[in-house]
Amino acid sequence: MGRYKEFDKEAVLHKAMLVFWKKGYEAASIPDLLEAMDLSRSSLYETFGDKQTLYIEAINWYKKWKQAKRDILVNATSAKSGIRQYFEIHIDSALDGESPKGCLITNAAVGMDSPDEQLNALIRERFDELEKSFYELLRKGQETGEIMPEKDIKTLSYLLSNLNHSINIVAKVKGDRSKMQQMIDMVMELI
Amino acid sequence: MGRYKEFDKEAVLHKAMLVFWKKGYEAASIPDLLEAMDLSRSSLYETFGDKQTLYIEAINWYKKWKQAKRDILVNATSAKSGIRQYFEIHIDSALDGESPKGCLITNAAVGMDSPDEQLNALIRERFDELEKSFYELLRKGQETGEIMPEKDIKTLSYLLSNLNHSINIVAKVKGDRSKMQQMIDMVMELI
DNA sequence: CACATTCTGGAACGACTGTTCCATAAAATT
DNA sequence: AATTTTATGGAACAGTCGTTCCAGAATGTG
Repeated sequence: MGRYKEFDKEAVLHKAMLVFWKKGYEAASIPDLLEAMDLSRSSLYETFGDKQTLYIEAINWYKKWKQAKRDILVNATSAKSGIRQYFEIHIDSALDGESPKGCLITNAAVGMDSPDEQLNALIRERFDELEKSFYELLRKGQETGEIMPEKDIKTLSYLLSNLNHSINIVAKVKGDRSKMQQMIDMVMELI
Repeated sequence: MGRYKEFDKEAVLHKAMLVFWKKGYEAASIPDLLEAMDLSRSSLYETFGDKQTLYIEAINWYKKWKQAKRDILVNATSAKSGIRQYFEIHIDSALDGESPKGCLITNAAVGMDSPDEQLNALIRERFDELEKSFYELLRKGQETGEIMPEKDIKTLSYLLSNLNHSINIVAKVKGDRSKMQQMIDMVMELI
């Protein structure tokens, strides 16, 4: 047997993800990625194939990485407090100065011209998952009597997922935490 | 005197705008632009300077071009019906198959890495204008008694502008008109 | 018609794009 | 230690990027 890989694949994938996140697909050049990943050209191509494949893998990694945030919705006992908590963390991370602003998947959605089918599916899937998470939590809320049965929770979950998207956008140009929070407060009145 | 320009500057600018809109700044190459504008390299550089400047001009042109839609908000007599009409048209144009999907300025906002100051200002300005238009209409509604005085119209206008943004996003990956409309209906309950 | 001015097409530029290839270094097995 | 397998670094690739430049065609004025 020959030698093993000297780098941790997930670690370098994480660094690649950060570059894509910050710069976008087109603007993230191979030299940019190589420098961040601290890899040689050959190792990158040997390990990940090509730029497009690396991008897909980076997005999948991002999904896994952000899964924790969605788990709040899945595991919450109260619908209202779960949603509140979700948005609190979401707003925090959207305005956090350390990570790139916004959301990698939202960026990917907006940035795609005539999209690769795989990428398109990935984005749609993610959007649907979020909406579904909201829906499931609201449905449980209706079952336990926390939420009135006549509420249109299907539209509500759509509204909430849309607010999630828009927070990702406005965070990129001007982040005003209190405005975002007040907006969530207002929407909570509908639940 | 020598000969005059043979092309209509605004007409070719419009075509350039469509290319930027569809492909995004990075992916829109000079050959792409030239073909759409039906211009020679020299004419483009002589008339518009460089790609970045052309992009800025294209965005400004887009603003002018889309002004008509915002005028609905400015000229509406009833706040509620004005907002409804605005979103009706907005949803229509977001899902319209002829124009590129989404919004050029939203795309620009999401696509920018370390943005040119001029571009950043342009985007912020546009976001603020929209929010302000909603606010003004809501304020008039409060004056005329159409909207209850205790309503927090500042947050409301922020919420509405955010929905505008998110519609631009979701339209790029999957457009469901009825879901969007129902969402607006739901938010109208808050007004 | 001659002159002045401006636009146009195309060649050329260096820099950068993503990708491939290979000789060499490194590690694991026998 | 010899051998086999694999990763590595760097050179090189063709293609495209945005941009510049210039000779010549086209249109205006006198």
